[in-house]
Amino acid sequence: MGNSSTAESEDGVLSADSPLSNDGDNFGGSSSGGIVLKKGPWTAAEDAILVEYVKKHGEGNWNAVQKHTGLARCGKSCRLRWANHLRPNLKKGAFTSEEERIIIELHAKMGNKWARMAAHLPGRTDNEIKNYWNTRIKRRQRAGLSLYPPDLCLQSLPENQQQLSSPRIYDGDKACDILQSNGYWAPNIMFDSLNNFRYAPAIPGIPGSVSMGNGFASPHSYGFNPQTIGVSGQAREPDEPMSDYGSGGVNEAPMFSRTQTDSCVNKSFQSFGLCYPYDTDHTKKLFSSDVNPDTPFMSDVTYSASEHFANAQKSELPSLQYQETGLGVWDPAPESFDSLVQSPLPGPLPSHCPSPGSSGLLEDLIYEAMALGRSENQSSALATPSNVSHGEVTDGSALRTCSTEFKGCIDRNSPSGNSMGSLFNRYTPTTGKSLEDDVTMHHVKSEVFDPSWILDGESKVDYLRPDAMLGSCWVEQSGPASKQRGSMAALLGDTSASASTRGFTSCSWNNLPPVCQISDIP
DNA sequence: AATTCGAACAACCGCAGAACC
DNA sequence: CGGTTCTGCGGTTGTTCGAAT
Repeated sequence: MGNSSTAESEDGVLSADSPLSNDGDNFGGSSSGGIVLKKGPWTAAEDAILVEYVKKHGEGNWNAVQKHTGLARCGKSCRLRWANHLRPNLKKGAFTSEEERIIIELHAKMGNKWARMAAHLPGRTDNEIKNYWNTRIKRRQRAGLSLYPPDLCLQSLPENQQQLSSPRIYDGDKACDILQSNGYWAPNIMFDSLNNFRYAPAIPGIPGSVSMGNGFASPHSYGFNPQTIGVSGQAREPDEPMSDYGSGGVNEAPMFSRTQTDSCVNKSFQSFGLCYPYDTDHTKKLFSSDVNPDTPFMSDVTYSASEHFANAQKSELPSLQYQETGLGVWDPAPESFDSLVQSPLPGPLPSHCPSPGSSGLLEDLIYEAMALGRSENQSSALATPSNVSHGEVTDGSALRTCSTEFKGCIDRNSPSGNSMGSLFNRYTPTTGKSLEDDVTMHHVKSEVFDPSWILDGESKVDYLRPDAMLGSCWVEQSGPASKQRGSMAALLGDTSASASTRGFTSCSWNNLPPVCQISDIP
């Protein structure tokens, strides 16, 4: 198995003298022994041939198309052409607002399961949906907006979920599998090391608590309580009209963004359990067994976190937990869905640290780091970890515990741990207190930052720590590299770190130093 | 008017599971 | 039961077009 390309190139070959093998519109194509398969755009003639073939023989056996018709296309190409353009009942044209709404909801639940999503959108193809989504992501990333409407986010954390006992979803190396199955970059160095490593304890009551050993792919990562990510005065797509979802109130506090930063950052997020919330296996489970695939829409089905965790060992929750939520709940205005999604731009950054836009958690860290780098002196005045309680800016949420524990586990030795700690601080549920109200958080972050981590121009980043890994990834794969290099440098301590990060031309963790055994870490 | 940029779309590629032999 | 082929999926890349500069 797994050799379809070869199979197709061999089966789908066409003799060079075929009347269709060269119509002057050959975009290259593959050739083997004088047999040329055409690539590139399909012509009307080719379409007609394919349509005729399907009429006669039905769908399937696509490799036979070339054999029977002489069409200079491989079976895979035929299938794609048919599925995306030629099959009947295909809807053409722009997505309707209803379709957009469905797509967003589906994506919130399924992730990048385009084919499954397409099954819920009659006449639409997975490719269409994928393209739509990808362009939407790009647009929103540029605008620094989150992908999902606040309602989705808020509903994703039903109140009772806050009270759920923390699902300790630890499945050993499954964490790695989950990530990889998501198609996300999963640093071997991390998972190899962390298979037996509970980096942070599960936080009771905090689904998605960053438990490094088991929560890497936890969809509960949205447990980074959306409500607490205050957003006001946030960036908004210029072309977006205000919508009900952007009109203020609670809707002004959507989830934190995981859209602003690039995929690498997202992947880094995932590495922390701040991941994309969906799990492919999860969706498989949901739709293969729990949900009638013919169900018009899966939001008819209630997925509670407790149910999920009762049924799944892995952290397999849809990204956004609906409870008693149907389509009607999120009923946007007819305008594009884009207009419904709030920017996650966290509250005002320190004046000395202008943020070009919302960036989401990690990017916030970057700006934070920038700020720190610029105000090291100021920070140092407060920089004794002992005078900082990671939880003190919170109001008793479980995440405070998390922060505290994280501090205990990480901050001692890791500057990145500091960042992680501040991360926790920043996104610790503050029960309604938006971040703009939490300017003190910046102080906290500053306080825990310890420039002494840079020693003789060499970063003391502890590569044992997943958070320490973040930097190299951001630096080269995130947007404006130069800026983020500097940011990363600041995050890691100073320009020496920046220099060190410049060496990274890829995100491969293989470039990192060997990992020590950390399985004995309690 | 020319250039640049982004959005939308089309198609290809590699991988993996299913089906078949 | 193992190998091969087929099919489907998701990611990525390339092209085109229109708007903005």
